Amino acid sequence: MKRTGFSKADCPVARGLDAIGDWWSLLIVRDALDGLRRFGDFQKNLGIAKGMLSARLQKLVELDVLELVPASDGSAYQEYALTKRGRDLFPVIVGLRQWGEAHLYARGEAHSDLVDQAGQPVGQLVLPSRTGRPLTWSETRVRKAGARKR
Amino acid sequence: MKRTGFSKADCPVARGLDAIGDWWSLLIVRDALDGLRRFGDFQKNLGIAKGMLSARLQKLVELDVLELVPASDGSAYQEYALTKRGRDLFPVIVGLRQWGEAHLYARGEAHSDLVDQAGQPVGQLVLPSRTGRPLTWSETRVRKAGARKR
DNA sequence: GCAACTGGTCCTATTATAAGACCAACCTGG
DNA sequence: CCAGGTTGGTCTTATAATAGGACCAGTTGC
Repeated sequence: MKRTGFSKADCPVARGLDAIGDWWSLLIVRDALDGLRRFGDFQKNLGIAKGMLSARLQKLVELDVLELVPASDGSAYQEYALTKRGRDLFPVIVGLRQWGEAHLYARGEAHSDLVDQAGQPVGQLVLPSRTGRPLTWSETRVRKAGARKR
Repeated sequence: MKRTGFSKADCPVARGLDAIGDWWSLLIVRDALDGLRRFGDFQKNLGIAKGMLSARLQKLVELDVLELVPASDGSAYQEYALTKRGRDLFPVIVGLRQWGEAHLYARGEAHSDLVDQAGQPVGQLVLPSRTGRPLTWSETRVRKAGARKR
């Protein structure tokens, strides 16, 4: 049967997953954020089947997460560049990275690290209230689409 | 062929997606963060096939994202409760939510909202440097697993 | 000019998902 | 205390997605 879709959902989480929640899209975006731009580079780095990659890249271009631009080396080929919409996925990737780091590695096991320009590891993602105070999960709730403030 | 796995990857993003990057897991966690705990509640709310849900819940329990606890209403049934590891997925869900809100809804289209205890919409996720200064994507880079500082 | 590289398309075997039939244990009203 | 509904699953079947590789046209390097 056809895979269930959420492109019309009231919940932005569901709609987001519908767009980029498949097996490969976020990994492609991760690689794009790391600077990869060419079809062959993605294919080599991910070990993905070329047909899959082709379909995913097309979908990401349709979604305006990536765009095709002339190759930066002057050749006749094209490159896949991140759009603003694609760059805006940065916090999602960082969130996944920090969760993975905290829970999916044995003590002392090596993994790649996100660092700033000085080479210093970055801090944890923070969700601020409107006034700037950091919020935890238990201090928030989801207000349904049509609901009135209370 | 068997779906490609990343459970041994050096990159925490890949390992994270391997764990909870399938079609349903993050939606189940989203619902759990919203307070859902019973099999039937997840099934009704997501419209997921029961077999899928059963398999996903089992996997999430194995991963220690959810745990089975006695039902809070005193019945002989059990409930699925979030563990710390599950609650730590909150920033990932929020990241997805904010990306979806910003890019996947037409102007004026209704969606659910994340608010604080006063009912105020929350702010955007912030990635601070070690010193507390907010960092953007272009101010960071990924240092590969074995690489020496530079 | 030609071999290798790039960026794909297409085909096949296998795996995952959706949908619903089925079932056992529990709970509820009379 | 037991009949019928609720809960929480399992199993089966069809359709869709994925992995892997053969194949191919245009581009590039030599």
